Amino acid sequence: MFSMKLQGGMPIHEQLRARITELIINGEMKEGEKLPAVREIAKQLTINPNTVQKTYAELERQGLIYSVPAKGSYVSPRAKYINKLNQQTSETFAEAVESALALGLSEEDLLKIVSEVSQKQR
Amino acid sequence: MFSMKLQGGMPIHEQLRARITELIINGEMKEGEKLPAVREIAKQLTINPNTVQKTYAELERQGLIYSVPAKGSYVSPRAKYINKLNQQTSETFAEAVESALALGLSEEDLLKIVSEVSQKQR
DNA sequence: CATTTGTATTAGTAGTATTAGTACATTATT
DNA sequence: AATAATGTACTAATACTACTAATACAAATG
Repeated sequence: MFSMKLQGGMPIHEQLRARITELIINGEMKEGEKLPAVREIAKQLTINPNTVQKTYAELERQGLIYSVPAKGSYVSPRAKYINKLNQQTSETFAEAVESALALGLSEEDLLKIVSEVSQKQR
Repeated sequence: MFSMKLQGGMPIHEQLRARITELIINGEMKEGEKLPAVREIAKQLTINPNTVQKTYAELERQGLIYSVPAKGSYVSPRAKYINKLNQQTSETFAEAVESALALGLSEEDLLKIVSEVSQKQR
């Protein structure tokens, strides 16, 4: 299922997240379907369960999956819809970044603003 | 001139940048006026010349000052104008960040997008 | 020619993200 | 009731990156 070769240069939990997202979007994993257990994937990829857990937590925060303790993790009913919304939001935000760069702000400036605004929201 | 007490929690080069920007905006440093030498400030604040250099480099990138090797660094003729533009751009960008967060993207997502788009521009 | 200027290169340090090891709590199964 | 399987939380080790410093270089001025 999760046949994938881990590469360097990108965190493992992120590679795994990209892979699972891909499976959901392509329809290879149906909505409502149960995902493999954390330890299952960890064993298969020879990585730590916590790394998989981090991936699941992020996917759940995104709304692509939901997890029930002692039961399992499942593909969210509206996974595709949410993913599409996220993609659109990402594209729009990327354009905002381009504009800001063109107007003279630096990458550091933008990173700082993102951090500050994010912190304020908590 | 640069009487300021360095505090923790914020990089030195950034504190210095904020201070100099303040001086320029408040009109305490006129446009065209010569800034103290890198080593001058370094000595006065008991920090490394390279840290001051980093501040100057950033201010020059912003367009607030310009440096001439073996001569000195000077306040840019349009410093105030540029600073105002940067502030406006920052505010607009901050709003874009708020929107993206509200639409479900995470701080990590946004930081990644900023990095990717910045890298693409080079 | 010596001094003053900005700049580049290298290295050490500290803070932070990533990953792993381990333990916990809850639910299903037998 | 007991065992196993699940997601989750906590701690520690490691890797990575930003910050700062030490030093050296290059050019202009007097």
